[in-house]
Amino acid sequence: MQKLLQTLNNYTKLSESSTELITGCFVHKKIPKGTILISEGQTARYFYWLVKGTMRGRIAPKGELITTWFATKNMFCSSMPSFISRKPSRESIEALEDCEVYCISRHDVLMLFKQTTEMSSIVRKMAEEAYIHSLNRTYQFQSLSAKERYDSFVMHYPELMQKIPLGMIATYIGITQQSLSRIRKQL
Amino acid sequence: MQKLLQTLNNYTKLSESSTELITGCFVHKKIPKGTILISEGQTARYFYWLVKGTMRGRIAPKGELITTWFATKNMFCSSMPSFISRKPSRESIEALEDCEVYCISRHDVLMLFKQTTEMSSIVRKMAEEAYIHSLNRTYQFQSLSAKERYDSFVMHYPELMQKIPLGMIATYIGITQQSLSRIRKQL
DNA sequence: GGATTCTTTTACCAAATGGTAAAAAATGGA
DNA sequence: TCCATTTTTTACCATTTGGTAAAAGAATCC
Repeated sequence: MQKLLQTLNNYTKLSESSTELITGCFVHKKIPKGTILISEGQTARYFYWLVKGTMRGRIAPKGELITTWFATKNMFCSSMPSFISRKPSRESIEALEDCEVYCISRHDVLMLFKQTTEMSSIVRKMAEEAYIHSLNRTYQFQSLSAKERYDSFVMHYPELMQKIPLGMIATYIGITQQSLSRIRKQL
Repeated sequence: MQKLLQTLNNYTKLSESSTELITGCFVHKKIPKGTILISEGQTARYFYWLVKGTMRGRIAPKGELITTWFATKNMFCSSMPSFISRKPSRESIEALEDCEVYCISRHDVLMLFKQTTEMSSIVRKMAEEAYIHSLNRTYQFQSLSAKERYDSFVMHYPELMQKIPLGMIATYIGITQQSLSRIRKQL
């Protein structure tokens, strides 16, 4: 919980009373490996903060599962567009390891919008971050080779290399598992 | 101006007084072909609504210009992350034809945030749209072939095919001009 | 019109990637 | 430990894409 508050404070400095209110809205949960927290078509009702473990967003347009993002320790995750706009989610969220999270419901987020001055600022900044991350990712596909995208991935998620099946990483950077295996061999 | 108001009303129904206030903040301008409205490194101070013409976002990471987006008639454009977060823009904005725009300054947008209830909702929805567009784009790079990305482009921007140099479209979908010429020949 | 410039096509070959399949390696459970 | 399952590597070949270059075509300016 300490780490979570620290992250929130990095977005916007929280007053003592807001800290108390916000803290009260996050619920601690254990999520077993393999759990689908949000399924495609469902509307995301919770926002998650990862204390421990790894999750991914995934989508299956042509039958095969494609990874849309990874979230690791000390990161927030959810189906952002669905959570924000209350639309059915295009992607699912899957726990890739046993996870521990703090989660908050949309209902409580809306409540905090009214009762604190900081919450809307925090959510706005998180949305901006997510948007910029998406722009960067698009830009990488436009201008980087598969090998360069892989290098960039290793740079950003070094710890995932040990934990996550190669195939999930391959679809994340837009290539097949075999190609990634080849790329990795070259070094 | 009628069309602009119509678009704004599609985001959020405007009251009569807000309509008047907002209308007063948009300035009509003619932009000659080739104009750089925002340069890389500069902070975006205006938001543009295209009455006529075409613009693009571009970036030159390795010397060569890459198109990051196109905007056509009846669309908004700016360097969104820069305009919203007041950070130096990573991309430039270029008029690809003689354009007519209505533009609004950040100063006026902030003023409208305070004086109307609708403006913040409009901007929030526009940001959501931009975010979802970026996610879709990333997703296309992950899962579609160059040919499929080209088909998708033609579907979304049919009128651009006649007006815009092929090379600009090629970098937008992440391939070289030669490859796109080849793809187009196959039909 | 004619020259200049920009744009598009084409050709050639090298490099990268995909698809199918099978073997090898690693993992997890009984 | 051994078996079953999952994951990774490897091989082979077809397809796609990139890079360089040159030719053809279109637009622009004087």
